Amino acid sequence: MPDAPAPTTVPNGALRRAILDETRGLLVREGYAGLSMRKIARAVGCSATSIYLYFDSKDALTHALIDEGMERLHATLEAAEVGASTARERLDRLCRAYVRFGLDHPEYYETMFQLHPQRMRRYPAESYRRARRNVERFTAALVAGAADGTLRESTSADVAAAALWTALHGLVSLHLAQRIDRRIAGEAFLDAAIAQAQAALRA
Amino acid sequence: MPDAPAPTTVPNGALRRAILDETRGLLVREGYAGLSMRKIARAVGCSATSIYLYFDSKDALTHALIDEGMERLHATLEAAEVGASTARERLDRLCRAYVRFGLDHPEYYETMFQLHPQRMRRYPAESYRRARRNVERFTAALVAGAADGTLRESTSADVAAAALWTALHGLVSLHLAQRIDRRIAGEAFLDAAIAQAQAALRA
Amino acid sequence: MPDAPAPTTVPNGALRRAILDETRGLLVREGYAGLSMRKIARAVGCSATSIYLYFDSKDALTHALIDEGMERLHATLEAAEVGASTARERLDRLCRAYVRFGLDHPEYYETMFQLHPQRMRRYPAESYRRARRNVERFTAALVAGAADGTLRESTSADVAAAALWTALHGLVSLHLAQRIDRRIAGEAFLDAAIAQAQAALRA
Amino acid sequence: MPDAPAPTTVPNGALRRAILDETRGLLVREGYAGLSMRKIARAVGCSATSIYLYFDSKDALTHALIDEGMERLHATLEAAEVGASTARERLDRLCRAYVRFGLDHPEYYETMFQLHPQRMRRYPAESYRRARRNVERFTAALVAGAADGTLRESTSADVAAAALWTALHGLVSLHLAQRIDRRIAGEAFLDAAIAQAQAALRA
DNA sequence: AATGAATGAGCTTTCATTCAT
DNA sequence: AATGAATGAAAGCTCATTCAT
Repeated sequence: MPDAPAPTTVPNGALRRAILDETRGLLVREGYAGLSMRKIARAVGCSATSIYLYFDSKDALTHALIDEGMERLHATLEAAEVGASTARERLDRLCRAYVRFGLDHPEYYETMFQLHPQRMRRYPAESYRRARRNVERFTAALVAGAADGTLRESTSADVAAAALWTALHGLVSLHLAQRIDRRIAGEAFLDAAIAQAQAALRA
Repeated sequence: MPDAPAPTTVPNGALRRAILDETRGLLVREGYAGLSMRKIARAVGCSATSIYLYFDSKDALTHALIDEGMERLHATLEAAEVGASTARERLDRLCRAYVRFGLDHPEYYETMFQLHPQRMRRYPAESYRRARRNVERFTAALVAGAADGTLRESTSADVAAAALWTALHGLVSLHLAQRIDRRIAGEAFLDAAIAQAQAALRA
Repeated sequence: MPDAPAPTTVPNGALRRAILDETRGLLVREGYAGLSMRKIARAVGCSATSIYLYFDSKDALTHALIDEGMERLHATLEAAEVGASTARERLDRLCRAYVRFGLDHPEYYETMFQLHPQRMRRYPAESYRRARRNVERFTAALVAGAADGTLRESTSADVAAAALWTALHGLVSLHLAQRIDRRIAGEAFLDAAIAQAQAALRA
Repeated sequence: MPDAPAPTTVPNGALRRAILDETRGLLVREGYAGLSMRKIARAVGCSATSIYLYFDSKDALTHALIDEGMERLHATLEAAEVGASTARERLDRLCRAYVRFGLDHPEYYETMFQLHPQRMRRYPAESYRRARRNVERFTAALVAGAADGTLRESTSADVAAAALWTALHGLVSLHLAQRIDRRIAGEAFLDAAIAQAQAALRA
């Protein structure tokens, strides 16, 4: 069951969709710790047992959510790049889109990047590896920037991209946790922080 | 009764200390979600009831830990600044010390910065406010840097310091969650990321 | 798993019935203070968790019991009135039936009338209001007695009925608590006390 | 220890008094079920352990309270009788004083008459027997009434007195539990009920 | 495709009580 | 005369999960 060859064989009704959606809703309202199968079932309007028809366990459901989030983030980043005239602009758009995604989808974001793979047994780290696809978009922009001269050439584009990503993640993460001083938190701060994170990379 | 001679081993407030220490241990091993009073008691070797002699509740225990962590981080940052000849060097030392602290004390770090104040009712946001004291050290270094010319003058030192902090936090946080690609994670990466975070601020 | 074939013995809502019945048993044996979900479960032969399938909380279970008791008392009083030729006889039968019910069903009676509504939060006073339906039967008999001349007309039938009820309750209550001197307690005493309580109302 | 020959040997400081008083206060505020040694200690301002210096157990404390209540009720009834010109008036005063005591001292009253001796193990029924002294005052009034002609002669003064007592107890008890319809509860109702309880006994 | 019934393990917390000092 | 430290037992309740239907 866990490693069914094709996800299309799994019953794929509207209920599965509803479960995922309501779970996201619960996540944003009560956090991961407050998540329970019963609550999800109540929110969806089905029995707790029914959830197990679509997801093998609570962890599996969480992972489905993470996968979906990674997919959506990927799509968001892809769309953001469209129409950029320089690599530098491309990078800027990526950064903004990333932060925007995190703030707009806390339900996805927190599960996607806060959970420790080591504490989510039962499932391989495979899902987490997908995250890299997103970082790779940053890497690609850096490489392009070295080519078109709008970004500084780094020793390692991989490293620079990963470093940039950690900075953006910190920004999103502390914002979501409401740990930024209320007197400075806001759009202006986000802009400044995003710019500051990229500064090192600009030509 | 079972382990009769024990009380002599634990003279007085030593149990409180032991509880805090074992809780930190459990936190790093199983995370906040996996924390339970019973587990703590088992680890400490006392009854679950005894914990309540020293802490009013699980939340109170957690907060004691957060407070302690904030205190230690503060001391660490304070010590790190000593002996810096320029503000720029001072900032660099602060950054390195911050990241080092997070990586060295995951048990403190995660509780300190991962928990959402809104989900930890029962206790006021007061504890969280202490976190600012730490950010203020960064602010002070930036101000000093504008004075001695080793750091670029920013529109707002508060904003720049907070932005720098988010970047460092992201670095620590993703490292602890083991979400950095294993092929690049390591000391070199940390150095690069820390440098990149500060780049915008250097004169 | 332990007592596998059990489910067949308990077809459907029979467990709910069993819980109510065993709870009544426990109540009479150990009193309300000694009541616990685990004890009930042990008595019923199910898990403590299962009780929550049928009752939202301990209070809810208690209230279901109170409601049921009120219902039964009502039916008992209704049946007792049948065949009385005068209102006076009707009143006498009501009194005797009330006391008999209390003594025969201590498990219901104590929960029904001993608990303070103010200390049973979580549930509205609605259940308690049902108790009045029972007092109203006494009122009705008094009104009928004023009409057929077998009972003295009172300034307020409501007040007289309520006063009579308190007297009967005291009798039941002290009997159940075994606080009546053993040398006089018994059927004869009950008869005398019931008669004495009604004396003021007889024409 | 439990059967110490003379209670005067027991340490008898102000603390003992304070414990009894605070316990009464707690009883009236939170009821018997809400009573705990810790709460008492907190209210008194001493350690929970200290209570055990004066009372062997929670039950013993409760019993001390019951004894004290019985004593006070006795004194109240004794004082009430003074100055009555007829036995009938004497009886009336007793009744009113009894009800008044119950309503004025719910903390005593409920523990005194609501607890079942069978559920308060560890201590003999001896304390409860003292209650009879109070009923005997009613008996004495009835006997006197038969002599002075102001009260009807009953077959058994003991029985009549006990029956009267149960009626008064029911009145107090339901009043304290706030089970009397709010529309009729009040002084007028108390008067009516007290009169109704005595009616059978008046010449 | 979906559910109701059921459970064992676990949770935080409170309790009365004991013991050494 | 009084206390701090400690505990086993138990409380009400929630959890993820299974199984038969």
